[in-house]
Amino acid sequence: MTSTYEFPRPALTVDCVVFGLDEPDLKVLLIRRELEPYRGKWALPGGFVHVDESLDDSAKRELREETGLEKVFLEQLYTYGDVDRDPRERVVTVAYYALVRLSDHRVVAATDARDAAWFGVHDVPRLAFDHDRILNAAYQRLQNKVRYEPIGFELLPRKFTLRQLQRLYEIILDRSLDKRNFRKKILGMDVLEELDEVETDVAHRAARLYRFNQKRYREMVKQGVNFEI
Amino acid sequence: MTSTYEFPRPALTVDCVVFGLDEPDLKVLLIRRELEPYRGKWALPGGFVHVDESLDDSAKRELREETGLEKVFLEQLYTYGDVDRDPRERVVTVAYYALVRLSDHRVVAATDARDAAWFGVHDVPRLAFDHDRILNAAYQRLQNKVRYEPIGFELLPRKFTLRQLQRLYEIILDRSLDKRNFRKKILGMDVLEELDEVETDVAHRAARLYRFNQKRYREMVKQGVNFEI
DNA sequence: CCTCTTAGTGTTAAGTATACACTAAGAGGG
DNA sequence: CCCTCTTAGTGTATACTTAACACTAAGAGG
Repeated sequence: MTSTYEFPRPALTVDCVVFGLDEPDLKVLLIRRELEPYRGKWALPGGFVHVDESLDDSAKRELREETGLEKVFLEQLYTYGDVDRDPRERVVTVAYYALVRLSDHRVVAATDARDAAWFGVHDVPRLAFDHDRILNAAYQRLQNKVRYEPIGFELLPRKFTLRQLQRLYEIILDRSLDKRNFRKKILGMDVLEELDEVETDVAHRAARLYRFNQKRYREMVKQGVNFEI
Repeated sequence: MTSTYEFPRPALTVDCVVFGLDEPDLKVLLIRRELEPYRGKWALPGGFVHVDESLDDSAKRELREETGLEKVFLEQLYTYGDVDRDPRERVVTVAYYALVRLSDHRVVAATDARDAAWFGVHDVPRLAFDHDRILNAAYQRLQNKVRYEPIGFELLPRKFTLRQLQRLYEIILDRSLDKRNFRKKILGMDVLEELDEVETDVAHRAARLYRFNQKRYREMVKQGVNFEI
């Protein structure tokens, strides 16, 4: 029975690509490494999987420890296991990506005495390990996913205007959308709750605020409604 | 430096969901377990990741060792890491799915003195560990993927009729398709090469044979052609 | 009250998806 | 050889979806 377990084991880590919307940019949270290898380089937040926690829990814990973030949208991306992706020894990493409301979670800067910073997604320096590759994959996944699942809301304040929502899609997809068509489509999905409030502190006509209705969304999904943008 | 590596490590395995088309059924290859736990139960082929091979290589090796299959379509699916998914100890598994041409790879039966068998995808017994869950996820992924990427060809003989191709889609998607619309669409994608051959040994008018043109496909992809069915 | 900025709103045309039925070819049996 | 059986192969009309497009309304600020 134990004979099946004689192999030397790869180390197992999780790494998180954390996206935040800081108009007019989509940003990614990076941590500066304090140890070799790649000391001083920027890298994705992450760390070792403990033997008594699930992968999802590891990712949540690392996110909390390294960035102070909690209760954010988090989804597994892909597992990277090339033999020499870490120069020290064999390390397999399960990559996640997270979406955070910068409006809620006030800028996470240097939690835990660590150097952390947000970078524009098109403006990221060369990262440690194979983290560039992971980041690119996460960005592509986000672009794909946002087109047929309404996860974009996770990046906006809970109450938002249609303009904000459209901007969000434009930023993520990196192309402009037609205002009237966008509104028609998104309202037609029937998952936005129109509030009796308008935005404040704007120097022009104030736009109506909306809220994403999660429950309604789940009903719509059951009915097979299409959420493609 | 080594202090970061003090954790007890989860064991790391790969498991493969191997699909084959055996008209009129989509089948999955399973292995009967010879050891505890779940001795005698059916399970996905798989095994431990060696410290000197990539995850993809592990999956390929396991496939070869356990089923004799080589050079098949293989793609990573998801990584499963619940704490108690294996009753012995902590095991994290990277799941893959594979598509094989049963026409090429003659039935794999009991390679390596192991009991292996193909099961209809809707007719699979309760599996060992969390393998039911993995199998379901793989099936869903296949259904999704086949709708916008022409991976179905990996399950057919290299030369096939349009009818075979349509049947394949019908089997995977579990719904019937309109013959004329299907032909229009699939030929319109311009990735099928019409051969000067027809099928043989049929008791009715013989259909023309086609071949998937990989190179042409890659060109079409660059041009942003849509492969949705 | 004038200016500036963004909110909010419908219609038309083009393109795409769907529904649908008959003739052609070839095999096989009498 | 001819009749039957089975599947191959083909086009059109309609419904639906997407894309393009511009003006009036509201409110803030000077």
